[in-house]
Amino acid sequence: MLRRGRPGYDQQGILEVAVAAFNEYGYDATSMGVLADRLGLSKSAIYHHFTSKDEILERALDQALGSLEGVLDEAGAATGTAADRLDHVLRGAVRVLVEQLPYVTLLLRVRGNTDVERRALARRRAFDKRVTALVAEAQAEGTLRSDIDVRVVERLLFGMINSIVEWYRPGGREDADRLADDVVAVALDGLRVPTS
Amino acid sequence: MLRRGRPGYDQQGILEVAVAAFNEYGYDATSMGVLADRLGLSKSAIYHHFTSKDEILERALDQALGSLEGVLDEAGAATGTAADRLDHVLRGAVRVLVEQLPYVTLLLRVRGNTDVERRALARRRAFDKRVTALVAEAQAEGTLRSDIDVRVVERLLFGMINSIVEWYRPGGREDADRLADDVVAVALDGLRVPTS
DNA sequence: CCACTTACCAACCGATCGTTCAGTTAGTAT
DNA sequence: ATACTAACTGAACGATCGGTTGGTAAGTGG
Repeated sequence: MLRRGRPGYDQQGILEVAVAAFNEYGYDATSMGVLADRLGLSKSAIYHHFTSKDEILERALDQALGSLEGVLDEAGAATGTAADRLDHVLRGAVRVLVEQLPYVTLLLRVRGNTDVERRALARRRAFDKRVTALVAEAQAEGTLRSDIDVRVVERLLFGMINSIVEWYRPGGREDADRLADDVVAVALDGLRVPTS
Repeated sequence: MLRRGRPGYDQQGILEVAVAAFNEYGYDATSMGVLADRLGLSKSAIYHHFTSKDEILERALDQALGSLEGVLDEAGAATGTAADRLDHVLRGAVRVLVEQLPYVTLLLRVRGNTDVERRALARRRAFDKRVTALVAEAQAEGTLRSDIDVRVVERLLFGMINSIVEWYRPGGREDADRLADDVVAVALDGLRVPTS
């Protein structure tokens, strides 16, 4: 598939640079001017690819949310015991978070100022709700302790998982699989050494 | 202690309103104009109490960091086994987070754009380092499992704790003590029901 | 009453913001 | 060549940003 016309950036190319800049300075603090500098373009060139700064954010958030929702739609999230399915979702979330690190990082910093941000937050809440239902199933099944509210459990679980964006950097000593193992180990078995 | 001069806001009063606005819109997206509106003041009146927008942020971050560091300086963080001291620090962090919710929320969203933000991040890293040392002690003592890197353990623990600012609201069904119990329960014993 | 202290306002400043517009450049297809 | 497509530029726009200046309002203490 050969590209026609003058070579240069396409939407995805600009998106990657923009998301990196948004994560570095924050969305609001990233001006179209410095974004243009990092792209090696003029400000107005960006508007050939996107109609507004807001639209860049929208595309980025859509990519992150689509990947997360994809985990819940995988076969492993629909077969087996509730414990098995929850295990799959937790590991899948860690995997997506590592693979799409900049996009998910951006998603997790959205506060809900604009319509785009509010829509993204609503989609994220829907995702959390589906996970919470899975936690409830695992409690009913008897594999997860029932003395903690399901919503608190889900939030602590994803608090732990989401915090990975704050420090994980590709190429570090921990790869994604090892990280997922650690998260599941802490979440399910805890840190304490049994004192038989 | 009677206040002299014309009654009105003092620094702390403005700080509380400012921090709430910063958390609602984000620091950069909160203009001095809308901040003045929420205070019922003119923009310039704010500059009677603070020399710059940056200084408001600095005071707020200082309050959050001071409270967190205070936990590590309490007696309970220096006496007993490493496990006991870690338990005290985890519960203390949850307590501070709930008591100083807006201030800690603001701290956790700082990205390091300005000098003020970078200094706050450095202080936060120093705090985390002291907690990591405590985790290492507990591992050496044999009370915490040693198959996960101490830094990963510390980050997952505080990932879970810090995420509380995203959803905890005072007056909800969970009070601070119950929340601390839940966090420690998940962290130490895990969610799994033993399948003897 | 007057001095003092603290709190506040209206008007304005230069800089920067996101965005627009009319044209230009660099490639492919026939 | 010519037509077409896509990528890009430079200058300018109204709006808004954080911050300044000079003066005023509203209390307390003597």
